Amino acid sequence: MPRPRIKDVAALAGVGTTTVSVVLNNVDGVRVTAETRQRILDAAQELGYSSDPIARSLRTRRTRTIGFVSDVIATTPFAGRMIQGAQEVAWRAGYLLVLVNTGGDREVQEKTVRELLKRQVDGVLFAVMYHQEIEVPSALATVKTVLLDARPTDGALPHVVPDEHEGALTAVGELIGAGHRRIGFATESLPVPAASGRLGGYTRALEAAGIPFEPGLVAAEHGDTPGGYRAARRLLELPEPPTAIFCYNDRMAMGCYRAAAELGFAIPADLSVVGYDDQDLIAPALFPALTTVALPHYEMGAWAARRLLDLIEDEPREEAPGHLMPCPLIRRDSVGPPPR
Amino acid sequence: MPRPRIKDVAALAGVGTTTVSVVLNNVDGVRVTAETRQRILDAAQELGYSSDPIARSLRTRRTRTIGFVSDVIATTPFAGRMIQGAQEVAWRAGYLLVLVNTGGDREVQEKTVRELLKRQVDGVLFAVMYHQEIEVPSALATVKTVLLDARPTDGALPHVVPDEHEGALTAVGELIGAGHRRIGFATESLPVPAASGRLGGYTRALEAAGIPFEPGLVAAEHGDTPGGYRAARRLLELPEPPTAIFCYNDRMAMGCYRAAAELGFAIPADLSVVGYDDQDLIAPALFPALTTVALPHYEMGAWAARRLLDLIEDEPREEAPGHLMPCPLIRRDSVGPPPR
DNA sequence: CCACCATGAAGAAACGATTCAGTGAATCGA
DNA sequence: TCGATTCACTGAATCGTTTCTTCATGGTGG
Repeated sequence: MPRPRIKDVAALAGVGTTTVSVVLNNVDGVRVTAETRQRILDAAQELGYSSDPIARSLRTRRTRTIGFVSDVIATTPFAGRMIQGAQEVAWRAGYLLVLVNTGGDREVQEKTVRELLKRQVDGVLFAVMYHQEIEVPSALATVKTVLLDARPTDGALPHVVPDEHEGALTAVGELIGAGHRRIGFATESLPVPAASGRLGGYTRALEAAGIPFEPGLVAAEHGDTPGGYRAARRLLELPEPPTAIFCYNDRMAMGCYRAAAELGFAIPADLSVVGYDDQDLIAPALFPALTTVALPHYEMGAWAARRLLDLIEDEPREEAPGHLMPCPLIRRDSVGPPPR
Repeated sequence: MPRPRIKDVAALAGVGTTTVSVVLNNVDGVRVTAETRQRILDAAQELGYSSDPIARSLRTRRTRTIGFVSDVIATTPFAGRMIQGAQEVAWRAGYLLVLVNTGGDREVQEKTVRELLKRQVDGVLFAVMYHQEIEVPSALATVKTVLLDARPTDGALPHVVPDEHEGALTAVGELIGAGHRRIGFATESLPVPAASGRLGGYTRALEAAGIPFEPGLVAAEHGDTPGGYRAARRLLELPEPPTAIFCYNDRMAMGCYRAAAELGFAIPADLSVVGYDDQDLIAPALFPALTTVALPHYEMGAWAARRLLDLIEDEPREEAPGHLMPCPLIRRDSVGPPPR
């Protein structure tokens, strides 16, 4: 038995296809008697009818599909959460998420977006895998777009990024709250928004607590495990080492743990550590488990999808284009009061 | 200027739409003079014409779209690589990948697949996030399907899983090659295919080297960092501890590192360690960097997509439904000769 | 010289919805 | 009572392709 068509429903209900369409789509401004409406509903139910999305798309020029374009999906475990957040919101609204990754190449990006446009996606989520400022592909000009984990260099596309400043502020606040006054910052040396944002939060937290900022307590290295190791060593070998280190990310914190172990600092007895990212492969697995700030990728993905759907369905919702997503502190066991 | 239609091309070339369609789709069995063909090609080029995928789909009942259904996309960084592999192959063949995740709920899975079928996907990639044996949703019966990282309990659907046995064999072979004779195995206690496969490889490797299997050298715990810690402790506190430990995965290896450090075993001087998975957040970040066996997620995703496309496009390719993907050894710094 | 056949191309019918432009019948105001 | 609305609904056009069927043309064998 092939799937029923709208005409089958119409025939069974004894009406024209127009009326079936009108009833099933709840077209407003068109009246149908309650009795007819019910007959159609019953017929559709009985046949298990639902309209063919392709035929519908051909007519309406809308596909209930959104494109998720990302630069590199691979190397970061974050990607999955962002995609999942977007996908779940889309699915619940009856939209499908089509996934494409471009490898970050500009040329490929343009081509990709054009291809998606040919496929008539209703909107595009343009994601990068860590917080950056980007030039958006020009092909995106003609389609509803929301940027994920990125802010546009020009124009004012809706976008969502993590609130690095606020996250760093609470991280350092946590250390200050535990009694620390000498707090190091092992940061990323690349000039990325996350680094400057977190540095801003760090200095702001110190300032709020009346602690003078000491440039010597900021150690910039590559934002990976060896970088964290080197940064932490530099800080801990200072004549007067910090009693706590705020690390740019969990990987640097992992390196920091090693430096601390080598130099005989026990965590958290001699040294408190806070990370950033809440990588679930690292933060809970370190010993002691790492207190860190979570990067809300799932929430950002969900927020972006919701925003895009609102755009597509012409919800008004006038507000600032950019949204800062709060980064919650995840308390574990790497923070304690300063020694002595 | 709206996008050109096929009739615009036909008009410009001075032919009927039929001929345009025939030429542009390279329909065989239909002859068109070289001159006419060229005129059409030129016209299409000039207008920048490409056919509307939706209208085409309505007619042909094919969408050049494949569904990627997964249980949990979130928690594992593996997911991304598998998806990426599949996506890139699909994209290169002109197919789009639509992503849905079901959270593993059977009910939701069935519904999801039915929804995808309504959307006329040409095929489905059904993926789980770690090697398992699964009962496939019945709705998949009517669509071309390839299983990813899973083997079906019944039926003989095409599927691809990592070659756990072979991977463990080479891992343990590496240790034996370095001179070790007393090799512990810190394994996962859950009865998953990966655990039994890797145990099989472990025993096979010993056997091949003429080393008697000692049940006491196999320590089963949860397959996470604390589990690895406990397993390694048990092994290292044996009256005659092993000189090398093969760990079920990188997380267990991470726990193993801690146990070794606590008990005064230096890696690799006193103890060699090999992991499994090659998680890029862990393996290269440990100190010393972990020698491990890579789980070829990208390759599995790509293989599955390729296989599915062949199925869709009716390539014959008769072969065994299941494919074992080799797991290459990644040499780093955690293996050395046994002490003394 | 005619019937026949291959050739090259075109007209029109799908595909399955949505929606425009009507169409009888009922209702209404005057 | 009559023209004008309103009501409830419908036939047919439309979206942009692919593909089935038809058709004119000209060459060929008998």
